[in-house]
Amino acid sequence: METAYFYTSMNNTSVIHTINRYITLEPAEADYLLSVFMPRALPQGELIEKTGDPTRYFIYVNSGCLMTYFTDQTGSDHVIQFATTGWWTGDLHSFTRQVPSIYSTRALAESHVMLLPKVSMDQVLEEIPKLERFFRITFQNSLVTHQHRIIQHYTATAEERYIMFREKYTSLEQYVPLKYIASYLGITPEFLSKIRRKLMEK
Amino acid sequence: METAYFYTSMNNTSVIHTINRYITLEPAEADYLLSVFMPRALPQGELIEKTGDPTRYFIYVNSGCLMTYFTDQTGSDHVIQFATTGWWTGDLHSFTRQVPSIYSTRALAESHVMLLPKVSMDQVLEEIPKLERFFRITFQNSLVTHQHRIIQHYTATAEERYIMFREKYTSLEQYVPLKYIASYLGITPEFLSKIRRKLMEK
DNA sequence: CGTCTATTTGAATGTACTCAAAAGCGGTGG
DNA sequence: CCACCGCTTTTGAGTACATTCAAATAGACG
Repeated sequence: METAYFYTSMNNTSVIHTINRYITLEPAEADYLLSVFMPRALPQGELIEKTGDPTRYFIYVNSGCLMTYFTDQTGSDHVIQFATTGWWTGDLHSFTRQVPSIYSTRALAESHVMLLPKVSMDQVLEEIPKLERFFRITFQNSLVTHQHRIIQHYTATAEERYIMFREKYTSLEQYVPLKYIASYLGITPEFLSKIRRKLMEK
Repeated sequence: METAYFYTSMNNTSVIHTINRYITLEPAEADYLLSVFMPRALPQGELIEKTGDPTRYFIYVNSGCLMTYFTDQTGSDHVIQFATTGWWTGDLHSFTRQVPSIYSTRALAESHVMLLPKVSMDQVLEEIPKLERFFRITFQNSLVTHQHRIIQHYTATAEERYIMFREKYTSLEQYVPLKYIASYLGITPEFLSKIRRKLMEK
């Protein structure tokens, strides 16, 4: 494909734009950063991090869609995060402490990602201290989102949560099988199906 | 009270010890930091931040116990966090953007806190950039905790969540009325009561 | 001692789950 | 091009977990 090269080269700098929304990187710093990220194309369905192994990468999504999920004792999956263009994902606890991960991460569609290995993360934070600020703000925002999600679970029924999900993540319903959306919402696929029918009938 | 002075002066440095667990403050930096924090004693029941008002402070708890909670349309409260010695609390979203808060924060017991006003927060992050690292790590840890809590909601029944809560926050059950523990667990006080009876009978 | 709030109890109800089976859908091979 | 396979989604019946509402009991505080 002719467009592939353009596409990829454009997207590799996307992470720099994302970072520059909160801090200002010098060109040399941006180049250095790009040199430590590992760009990678993931085919649909690829498992990039696996439960039980220490998390190798902090992952930035250039394009496509990934999900990070937890598998319980009964073998069922529970999605904790979808990540599309401009999002970071991974098991932070496993990544920072290098202990076995409780999450897996998988590409739901063909995706382009930038991988930041643990040693590189430590290194870039040493060499470009203002990145601490970027990640501080990023984690702070994510924390707010997580708190909202906990509150939604308290205060809203599954139907209400589904409606809000659709409004917030409009594009996701195309990529993502319904069973994973159910999982993200904390309900069974059967029940989501019943909710959808009920909403259709209106 | 004779003990008050000793008590307060000892505890005011607690925040410095907490920060020094992740970074190393110079004595001058520690002094400067302490000069911008506002120490304050809160009587039991005091409401320090209120829904609807922009959050004024990022709060560090020296001693005692606070809770941050959300009040829904029907008027019932939902606890999103308890904070005891060594914890930070507040509505991060409201604090950083200075928009009306959706949370309130209240002292559940007589407490000593260190308040960091928004302008001071911005200022100390400018003047002591390595604090960015401290907050980055703090928010990162908090994020991991929040993710675990979401997963627990997915995978565990109310009874299991209550048992885990008791194990994790052993001391809290003394301070905190059961109805707030129920709220934190995302269940009604009536149902918590039934769970407790069932556990007693074993 | 009385008042106010927190906790407990019970009955009826609702939300969401489990299990089993059918229907839909996309890809693959004959 | 059709038949088959595997996986996702839908449907339905029965069930379990948790809620609501109302009322009784227990505890804290002035």
